[in-house]
Amino acid sequence: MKILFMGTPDFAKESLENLYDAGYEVCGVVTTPDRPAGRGMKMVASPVKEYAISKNLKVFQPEKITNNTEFKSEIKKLNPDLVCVVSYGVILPKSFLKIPKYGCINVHPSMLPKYRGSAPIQWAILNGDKTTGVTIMYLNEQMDAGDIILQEEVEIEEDETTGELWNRLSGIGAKLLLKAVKQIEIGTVSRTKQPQEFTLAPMLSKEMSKIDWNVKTAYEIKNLVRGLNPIMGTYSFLNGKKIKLWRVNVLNESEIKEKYNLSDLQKEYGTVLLSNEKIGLFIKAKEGIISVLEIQGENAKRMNINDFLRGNKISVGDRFE
RNA sequence: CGCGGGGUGGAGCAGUUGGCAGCUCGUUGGGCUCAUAACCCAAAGGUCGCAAGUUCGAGUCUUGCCCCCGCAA
Repeated sequence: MKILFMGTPDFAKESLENLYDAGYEVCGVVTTPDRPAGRGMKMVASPVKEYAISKNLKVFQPEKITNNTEFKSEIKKLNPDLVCVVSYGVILPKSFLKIPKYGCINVHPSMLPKYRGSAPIQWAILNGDKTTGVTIMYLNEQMDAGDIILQEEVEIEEDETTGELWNRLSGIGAKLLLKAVKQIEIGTVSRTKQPQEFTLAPMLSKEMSKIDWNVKTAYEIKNLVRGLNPIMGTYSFLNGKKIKLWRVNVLNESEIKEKYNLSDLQKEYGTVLLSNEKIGLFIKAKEGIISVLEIQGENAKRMNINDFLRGNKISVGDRFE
């Protein structure tokens, strides 16, 4: 079984690694071109590319695939039996999908047809879902709409961040992919059409990372914070400075009131109710109180709230906006 | 040469016009309390990133180098 692998980030790397370790012949690895990134804007290779190179696998980095006959003929020469696509980041045209004998299969980190699109993990957390999953499916010309091969449901933990869930799902996805590949190999694979109704998980926009204290409830803020960790984080302005929140918890008012002997909690949303380097930072929010656990000041690194408050004074009554 | 911030006891920071190196926390020892987000007393712990220069004197000014971080993608 000759497999062509297509993918880019670390999520995909784990699948590739799994296939390689299982002894499948990986006849080529397709990944997006190197891009300038990081401090100094140096050219950086994708995690998949780095892995492929370390295993001496053949690497392709086409700028585009549609109307790229040169690339397609190269792939045809490789004559893969199966193409595995994991977070590649490029939509594949029909002309390409037809190349491999057994077709193209894909790992998608959601329970399709829920959350088609590029940010399913993020949206599962942003929406406060209790469960999500991984789907292995065949690719067709529409985005994430192909027939389902295997699915595995996964519980989301209460405080889990996108990054943490991402790591878990990449492992689960890699295992499930391997299982599907084996089924294809021995011919026991089954395919199920997706139900008509689906939901989308579109790319995240930068605007959503700003906390709107007047609109979002405490729980929604918590979901936002964990949903955007570690992709971009959430921020809010305090005394003109951009402060990022990386990890928060929600507490209810009566609990706080008694425990810390606070009298007046009728403050505007975003107001600091309590700031103490030993207990933490508590902010009034809609329908609850936000307790900040991990924070990042302007031009500074992330640190836990106690460390932050030691060097950066935040006073009761200050207001996030 | 993408833009910007910074390297000061274990942690997070301050350090004014160059003039004995500080704050909060932690650590160690002792005391106190029914209790706390505790409190009181004492102690340890620093070649102020590296190197050179200016100076009577440099954490602070000049030059070179190293390292870290944020934004942006």
